[in-house]
Amino acid sequence: MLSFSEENYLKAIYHIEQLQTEGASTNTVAKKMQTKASSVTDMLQKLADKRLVVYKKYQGALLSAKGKKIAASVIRKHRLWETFLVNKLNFSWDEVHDIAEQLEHIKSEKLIDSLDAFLEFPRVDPHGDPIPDKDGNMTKQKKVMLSTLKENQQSKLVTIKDSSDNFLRYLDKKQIAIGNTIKVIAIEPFDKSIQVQIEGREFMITEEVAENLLVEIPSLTLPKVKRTN
Amino acid sequence: MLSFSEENYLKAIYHIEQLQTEGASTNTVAKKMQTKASSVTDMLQKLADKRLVVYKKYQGALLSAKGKKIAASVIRKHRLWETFLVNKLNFSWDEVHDIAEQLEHIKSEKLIDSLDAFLEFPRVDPHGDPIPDKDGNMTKQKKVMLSTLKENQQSKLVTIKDSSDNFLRYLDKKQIAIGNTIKVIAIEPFDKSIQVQIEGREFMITEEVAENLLVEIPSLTLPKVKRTN
DNA sequence: TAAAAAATTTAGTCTTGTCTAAAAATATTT
DNA sequence: AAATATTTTTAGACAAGACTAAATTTTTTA
Repeated sequence: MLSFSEENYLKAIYHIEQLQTEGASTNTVAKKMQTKASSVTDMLQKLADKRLVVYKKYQGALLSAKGKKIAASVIRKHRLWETFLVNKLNFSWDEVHDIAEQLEHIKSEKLIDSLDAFLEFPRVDPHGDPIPDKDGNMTKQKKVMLSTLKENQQSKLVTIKDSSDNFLRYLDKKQIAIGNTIKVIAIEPFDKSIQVQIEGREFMITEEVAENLLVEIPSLTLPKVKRTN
Repeated sequence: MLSFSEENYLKAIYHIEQLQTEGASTNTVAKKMQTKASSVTDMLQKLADKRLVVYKKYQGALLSAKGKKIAASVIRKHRLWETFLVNKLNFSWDEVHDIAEQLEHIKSEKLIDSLDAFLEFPRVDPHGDPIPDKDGNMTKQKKVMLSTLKENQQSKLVTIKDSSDNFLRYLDKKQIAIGNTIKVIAIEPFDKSIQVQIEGREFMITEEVAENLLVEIPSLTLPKVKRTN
């Protein structure tokens, strides 16, 4: 039986591996866990003893198959609980993270599978992130930052990168939601701000916002546009 | 913010106070918490420092108003989660205790109040125990052991004392449920076993079982019975 | 009411997970 | 490649919460 802390480290390493394919360095983990490098070293050693990560001094850690499975199950629980809070208890998506951080450590397979069924087997959570199945598999969606799209390309918003309360509230205010179709109308070369059309409404977003909106990879062919010259 | 352990101690003391009106002795708490007396002493000292209990060396502890409120809120959470598990996720009543022991420590007032509303403000949990309201008040039902009833008396099963899996499964097997009307048909003087009629079915239960079934205090007057001599 | 028994507390130790400061290894720069 | 900077590890300490063994207080018994 793992402690909350061990589970949190595994989850952090999992997320880091997703971002960069390589192993997670001590410092990267420390930043993610908001702790000190020396504490991370201790924990990596312990997780290595338990065969949950492969750890080599001065070279960071990689999840073992066992570690990956546990990390995925923690993420599964986190995302199912978030879905519960939003869909059943009417929480808004910026309120659920901290509570799910606690709920993800509740130990009961039966509980989480019952919850899954109760929610009718959702495949993504309220933020658009995929929910791993019982075996830890999840449909790893291909996605790109909205800021990489060219003018006239459009795609569907699948996830957000930053999930701070501030950003989530910004999205609510602008009525931007997971699943919305977003079209890039024009890109201002000076500051890279983007004129977008979202569900019919047209307005401007900054480059920073565009870098935190992840959309489906759009079809490679641009829609043909009549040239006027 | 209290630790899980501190919350568990407060809850244990609360339950002990309910049973015996006096303060909780070190040993009683140790037994309830399945720990050693010396550990209890340490914790009582700590809780006293935080003004959650009134503690005098060698004389046990009593909950302060603040301590009582926290204990009641933990019990509220426990019982609401049990209700959720049984009513929404279709757990049986013997499966919910251990999971609720974990869930009761989740910190979020909004969560628990939303859950309360989602469950439509239940007043008792699946074991028949009253659920404290937001302010920690609960309708303290008056109840007695079934074994204290006389022949021909009848009453309604409101709670059980022992809530071990074994006992709960026994009750399921015998189809005894909270709310059932139970009538004492006859008491065997030799072993104090009791012939009962429960929801129309008549059978025998041991004294031990009768001591763990708590029923409403029956009306004081016995139903009149025709004398045959 | 003195002696024995039981309950409680104290003292010292252990584990988990954290920290700071210093040492060691790796990476970067000149 | 040597010097410097950065990263990582080690060593030692601390707090929480538990434990054992010994000491102390309270309660019971004779």
